[in-house]
Amino acid sequence: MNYIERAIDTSMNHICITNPNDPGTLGLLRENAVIAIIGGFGVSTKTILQRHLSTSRESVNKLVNRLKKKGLVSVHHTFSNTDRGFIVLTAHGIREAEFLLNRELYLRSDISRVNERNLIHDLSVQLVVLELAKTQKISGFATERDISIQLEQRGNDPRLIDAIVIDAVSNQSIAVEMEASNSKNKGNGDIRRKILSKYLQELESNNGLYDFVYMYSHRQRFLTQIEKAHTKLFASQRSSFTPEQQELLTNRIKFKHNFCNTIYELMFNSKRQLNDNKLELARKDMYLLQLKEIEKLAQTSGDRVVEIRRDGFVEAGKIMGLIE
DNA sequence: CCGAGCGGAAGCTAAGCCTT
DNA sequence: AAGGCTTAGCTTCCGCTCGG
Repeated sequence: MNYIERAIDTSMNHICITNPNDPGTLGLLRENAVIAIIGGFGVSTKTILQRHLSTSRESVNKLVNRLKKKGLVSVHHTFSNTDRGFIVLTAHGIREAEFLLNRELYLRSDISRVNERNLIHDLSVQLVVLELAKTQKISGFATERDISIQLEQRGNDPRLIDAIVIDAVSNQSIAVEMEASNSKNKGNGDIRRKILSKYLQELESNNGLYDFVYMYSHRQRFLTQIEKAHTKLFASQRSSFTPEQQELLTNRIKFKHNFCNTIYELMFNSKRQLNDNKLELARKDMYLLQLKEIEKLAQTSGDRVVEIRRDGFVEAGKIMGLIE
């Protein structure tokens, strides 16, 4: 069993927790989940942990402080994310994580390896993977860290993708790609062509790293741009892809539009309030009340204009995270 | 006893506003 | 433009209840 397989095999350990009635047990499960998450990804933030554990900001603050007191994690200040800080494991925490995940992690407690320029990108990937894990869509995952460890620390290995997840139903491997900027869509599409060739190599291979590629972004238009770039590359007279290859790529690359807003809200929206203001809940109640009214109106009147207004209202609620 | 969850109080900081 | 003042928002602390 190679390192990636080992990672996939053990990745879900302690990540998804039940909700026991016993607060003591719950606290312990949460602590272990946090250590396992940071162990797997190398770094995390309160926003991510809060969302994953479905808890309040205060609870997550207490949780992190408790771990800090126990000497398992350390929190560092940064300007490059909405939490204005990130969490890593201490040497003690790394040992604990290796015990929980039952594999060697090759982590270091100093923060020189945390690249702040990539922080939001890496955290966005983490958000996606944990969301998939939490909703039971996947049975295991390997992070970019895990993959680069197996590929002998070659940070720029062309096979490097942001994460690999295993579909819980089909058992197939899926590459997760996070597009945090549209810089790769500029120019003549040469960068996109190289990326497509990279995917193709794995998709065509019998023992490739993955069978599918899921594209994520915080901006819907970035995904649309990539789709357009692909179409253009395929349509080009001197297209370097055969029709079969084009079909394979089109079928195997999926654009995950519906997660854009979540990533944006949690990772990029600096205006987002971090506290657990009850106003938020009151706002949600107000929203749901209005939604009920407008839905009733749309149903009774059958007016197309009211229907459009209702759809817009629903969409706005999704963006604000008030409804699913 | 422990820790979650809740509300309230207080400290701190960044941002905005006003005055000079 | 500089400096001071106010305010909003985030965090921490405290005390409380509740459940195993």
